[in-house]
Amino acid sequence: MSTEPPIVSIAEISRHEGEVVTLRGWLYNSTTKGKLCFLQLRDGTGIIQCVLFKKDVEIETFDLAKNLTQESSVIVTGEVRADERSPIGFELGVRDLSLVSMAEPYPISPKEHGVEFLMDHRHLWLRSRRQHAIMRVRAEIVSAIRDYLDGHGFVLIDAPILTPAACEGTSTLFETGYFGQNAFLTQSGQLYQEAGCMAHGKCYCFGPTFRAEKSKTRRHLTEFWMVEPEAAFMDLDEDMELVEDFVMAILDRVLERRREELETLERDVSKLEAVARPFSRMSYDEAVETLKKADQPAEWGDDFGGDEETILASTHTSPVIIHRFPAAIKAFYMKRDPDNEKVVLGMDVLAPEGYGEIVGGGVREDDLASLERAIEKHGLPGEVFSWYTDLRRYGSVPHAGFGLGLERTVAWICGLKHVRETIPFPRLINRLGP
RNA sequence: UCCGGCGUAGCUCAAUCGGUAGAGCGGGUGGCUGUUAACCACUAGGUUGGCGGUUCAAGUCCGUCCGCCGGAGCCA
Repeated sequence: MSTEPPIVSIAEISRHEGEVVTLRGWLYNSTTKGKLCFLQLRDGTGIIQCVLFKKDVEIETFDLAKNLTQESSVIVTGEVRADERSPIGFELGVRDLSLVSMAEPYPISPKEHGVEFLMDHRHLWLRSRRQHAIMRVRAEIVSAIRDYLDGHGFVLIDAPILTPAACEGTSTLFETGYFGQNAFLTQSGQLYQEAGCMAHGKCYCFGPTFRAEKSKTRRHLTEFWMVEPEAAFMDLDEDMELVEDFVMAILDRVLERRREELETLERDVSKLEAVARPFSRMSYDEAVETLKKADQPAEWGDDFGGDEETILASTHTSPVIIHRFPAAIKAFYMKRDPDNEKVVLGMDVLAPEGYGEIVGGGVREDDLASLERAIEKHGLPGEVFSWYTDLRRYGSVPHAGFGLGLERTVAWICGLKHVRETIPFPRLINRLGP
């Protein structure tokens, strides 16, 4: 009386050496050598080569193996054998093979494809090795973010996605209707976190954010994910310490758990391992001086573009924190530096290797009169911000926080040129599908 | 929105000075007992992005529209 072989995943195949097991998955690639057939089987946890000799299996089984199309779904039973020639150290000696579904001719061949074609087939592209690795790193980063904040006393306070007005006056918002009135997709949950931190001390939100800017660069998506911690009684120095600790925790976690994926992506891991605290702190004034020395046409009062960010970060192997920007180029809610009224207590974190700004944050204006002046000066509708100014009426305290862009962080850690590959289904200025 | 580049087979690309549209991959058929993007042979596959113009002749030159890529601005 024989028992059914256990169903196992490729990731745990090494625990079953010498045993007969059943794998369920999709045909990644195959090749035949006459009376010998190799099937590369993918199950989501890994890829293993399955080998069939014509003499060892039923003729129907061999014919099926020979005729399987790329990405056909199958159930395979066979013996797990150690083999030096295998990239994962094992292969499966097939005894039985059954078809779940024969795939139609698969559009994505193992050869090169253009970005547009691949993006049109994003739902299928996600199955490929590189995209699979990127999504796993992304998931690990998300998990590290949640674990860090949950473990450091930050309470998850979800911010709304539908909002009545801009969080920051300047950026373009996606507009939609809401039972006869105008509504907008959120471009930041921060204002709501300020309410949250007055209730919980420390809180965060982590969700999608929308910007209708017509940006066409490797750093921009119209829909992206941002994590935004906020803490009452936190000052700028503490904010910078928090972001440093936070980024290091994310990086350490990926290096600890996603080495294999980084290898698949051919990421130079030594560059990530070289990242160490403390991150350099550089004031905006110093940054402008640095740029001038590098013969950049930087003037005090200008915001930094991509090239400037790259220059500022290029002399460092770790992220660089730039702080105290001119008030005129920053959002209305930022608190002025009491030592210099021309600048605000804000900070940006620039990732190394030219990945640019991954974090923006700082101390929020906690004085009611100053905040109301700023709202008016930015031409924002005071009525829709009355709840926000209320936070300064009822027990206002100094507080600070930041927002970290998930996709830019994923791009940096994975070493990707463009953020469009860091999110499962990217939304770009000229892409809404699939 | 602005600047630059590109658009040829399902995919990635080639086509000399304006002169018979081609290759590799993928598909199909056959061969092969150790392949790793296998290889070999045969085979099918085209309104050269659309419209208009110049010319004996346009994939190639001109105009225009559409689409994509890269960059700028703005930002995470």
